[in-house]
Amino acid sequence: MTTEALNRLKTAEAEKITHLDYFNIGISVDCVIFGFEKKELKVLLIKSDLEEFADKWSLLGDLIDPFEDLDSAPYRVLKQRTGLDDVFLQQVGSFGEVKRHPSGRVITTAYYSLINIRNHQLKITDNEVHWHTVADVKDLAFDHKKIMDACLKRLRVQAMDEPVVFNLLPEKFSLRELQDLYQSILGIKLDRRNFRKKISLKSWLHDLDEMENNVPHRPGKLYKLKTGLKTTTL
Amino acid sequence: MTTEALNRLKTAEAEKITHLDYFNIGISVDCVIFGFEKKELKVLLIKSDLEEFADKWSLLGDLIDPFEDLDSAPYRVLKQRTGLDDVFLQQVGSFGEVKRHPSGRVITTAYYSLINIRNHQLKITDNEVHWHTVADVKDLAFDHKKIMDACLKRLRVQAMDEPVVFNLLPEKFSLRELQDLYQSILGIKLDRRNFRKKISLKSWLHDLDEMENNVPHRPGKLYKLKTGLKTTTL
DNA sequence: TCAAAAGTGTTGACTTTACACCCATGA
DNA sequence: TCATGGGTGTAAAGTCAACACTTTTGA
Repeated sequence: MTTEALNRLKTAEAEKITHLDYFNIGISVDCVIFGFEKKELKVLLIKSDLEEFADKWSLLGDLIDPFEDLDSAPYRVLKQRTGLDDVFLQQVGSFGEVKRHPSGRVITTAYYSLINIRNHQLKITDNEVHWHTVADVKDLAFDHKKIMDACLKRLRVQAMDEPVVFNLLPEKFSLRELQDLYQSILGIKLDRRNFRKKISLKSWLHDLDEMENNVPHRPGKLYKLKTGLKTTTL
Repeated sequence: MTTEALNRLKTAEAEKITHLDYFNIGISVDCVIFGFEKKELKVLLIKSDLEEFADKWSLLGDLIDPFEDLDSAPYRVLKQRTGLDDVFLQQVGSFGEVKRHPSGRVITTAYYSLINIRNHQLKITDNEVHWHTVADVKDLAFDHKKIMDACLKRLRVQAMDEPVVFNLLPEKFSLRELQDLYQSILGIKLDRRNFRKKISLKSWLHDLDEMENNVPHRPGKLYKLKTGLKTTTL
């Protein structure tokens, strides 16, 4: 912030009205929490019970606490909602149209997160919270659809050259599962041979010398992400 | 924002203390304004006269106005500082460590901007504002160095596949100027023949059938960006 | 024995990099 | 005539997309 802004800040402290104008703005974070199940990319949403958005779903978010770093707030939200810490979380952007929140001015910073649905499954106690198939989400409360789309776009870009998507999978996975995951993220079908070639070129995977079981067809080999490549935040 | 947050918001309105805790946070925008001159990438900085940052330079920024969209604020800042509107401006990220501002809690959203130094040259009246060579900037007030680095990184990525850098050049330019610009942004030398091939592959340029003059060597052809490709914001 | 998916290579198109010479201009 | 940069092409390496058959397993 510049000198002028600071002067204004001091002036604001003297003049109550101006002060309230400048500071009567809420700051929140919203989390776009992606999961992967049954070959579909999912997003965790909560029922909005704001009157203006009756029956609409919205992202998980909260006002930031006064003595909490901005980038720490989404970890708190995730911990409260899913019981997980040590998750992948990345800031995507801030949304601050004057009229975006019907109850007053709220500027929000959006984060996207990738979690393994099975790991946190038992920890969601709040039954207003549900997984939705990303491709089927048409409309959300506030500007949350726009925020979700921005996060999805970021995920697509990032998935192409950084080993982030493994946060969505169990520790051991087959190449088929990995390919299904990429297909659900990118929304396109991929050629199996080319996909395997490309993945093996990246040297992200460690061959476990184990096979799938409980599959109704020929089992594939299992892999895990090489140690040291797990990304929690970039 | 979720229901709980809203409830808290309403509670906050009733209880003054909590209200002040939650809302006594300043929100600012900071602009990383890049220019290009004498084969060097420049950034526009202002002298900080905060006691804590005596003799340090800082980014141009301001508190956002109460009834102004977040993404509009940097346009206002630029207009005030350089007299320019219709500039390229893009949000890069938000920075909100509790202690980032010595005078109180301020969360800032950073934008990067690309402007043609010659166009605005005469409009800077504030003589506390100066251009600095990006490569020579070692330290700035607040966390502004970190912010500048984040913006530079974004610029580097974006310059590679979108026609954004033309905002830094005069309307007519030679391929040498364009190559010098790319080199200053990326911080590497490029092969002339390969650079020209790559640029011509992008089909961004319109050959003006004019030549440079006032150069102490063989003049090169002049080009301009094809109409319709000028990017102000993405 | 059938259904389902595993596993595996090659070719052609395209992209990227490295590299060197002659030319036009102004000083 | 010299210094400076303008302008240009090719070959080798690498990357990307398209494409099909045999194998293994469980039901």
